[in-house]
Amino acid sequence: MAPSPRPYHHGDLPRALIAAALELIDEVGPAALSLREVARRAGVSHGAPAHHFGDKAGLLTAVAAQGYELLGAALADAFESTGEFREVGVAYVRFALSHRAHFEVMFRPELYRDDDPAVVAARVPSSAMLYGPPADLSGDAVTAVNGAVAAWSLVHGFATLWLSGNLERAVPGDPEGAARAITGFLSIRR
Amino acid sequence: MAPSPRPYHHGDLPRALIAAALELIDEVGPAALSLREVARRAGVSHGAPAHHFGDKAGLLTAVAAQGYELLGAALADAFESTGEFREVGVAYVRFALSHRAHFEVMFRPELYRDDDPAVVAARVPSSAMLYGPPADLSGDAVTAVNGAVAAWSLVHGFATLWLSGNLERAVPGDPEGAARAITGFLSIRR
DNA sequence: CGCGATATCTAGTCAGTGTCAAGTTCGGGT
DNA sequence: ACCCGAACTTGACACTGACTAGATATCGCG
Repeated sequence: MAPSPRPYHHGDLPRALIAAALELIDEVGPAALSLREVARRAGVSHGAPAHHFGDKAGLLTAVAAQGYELLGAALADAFESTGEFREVGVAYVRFALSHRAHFEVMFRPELYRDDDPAVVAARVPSSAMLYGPPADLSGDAVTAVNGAVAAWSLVHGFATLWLSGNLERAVPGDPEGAARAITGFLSIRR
Repeated sequence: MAPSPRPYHHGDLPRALIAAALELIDEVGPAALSLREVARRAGVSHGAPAHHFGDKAGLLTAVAAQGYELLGAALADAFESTGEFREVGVAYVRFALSHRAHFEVMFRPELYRDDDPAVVAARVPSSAMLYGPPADLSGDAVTAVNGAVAAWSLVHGFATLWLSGNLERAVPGDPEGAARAITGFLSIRR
């Protein structure tokens, strides 16, 4: 699994390019990402990224797919280790804040190809974690899906508001604790 | 009110530029907005926008400020005409969907100058509508602010998830009704 | 061991963009 | 009537994403 020091021609470039892209997105946001700057940081020529990803949207598509995989794993881990749906929501917020670059790309579908097979497949596990548990808590199907959407909306809104700097005044201190407190206002069961 | 065919030198350009920008953002998103295309649509030279707004961030700053004004008015109107905090949340979603361009700019602070005096001032009324009513419903201050953050997160998350195309499968039909249903899962009072 | 095929990457080019500096045109106040 | 300044134009520069042709290194295969 450990890649050799220089597995190929110059190294395994796709991974290096994604890493550089994530770093750059953390600095300037996903919209201002520059393929040429990514190439520069990876130490390759400006045309190299196009070979692996086709175009800018292709690179961001890879980032989004990776993000969905990581999110699905994080949510599943939270549910399995605590057994509480509430902690899935907290894990969602934790993921958004700790993987900001992934998260911001994932929810800007105009920046990548959200119908790419890799993305569609990577989305499945996280979807299951968001919609599955409420179905066990609630009786009828419509309440379950509405409850799931409410819970998703709550944590997604909290995460995006935090990332856009809108909550720092109202919620000082650590965001994870605040997120856990916020989820207390939801009444899914019933 | 109706402006003459060519009221001034060329018309009242700032307004025309903002209108063209909103139209373009609706088509390609706020990140892919091009100042030159905006100028083209307004029928002026490519350098004209810079004269009025300084740079691209300046134009988006004006859009954001206008957006906060409209949002504040919409929320206040909803509260005054119904007396229910819940309808403020529904109005928030309605604003996001009907003023998509404004909304998307407002919550991407990296695209404009969010510390601009005009923006800061325009934010006041909407902030009051988001934080005010819960303070009347709840006893202590910390519960009030947490409840406000929860309510804001819920409707903000719903709106952004809808705009990014993540709810069309789970919530078919009209989003406003769905938003009203979603707010039913919140228990602010108590 | 060698050689061709192919993936990988480089380098050059083109249209389009944001921003800046310098011009040009027009309006209103004195 | 004049002229100062605001509104806009024009041209330039560096940068970007995308495309192309070409160079180079790695691997398959004898």
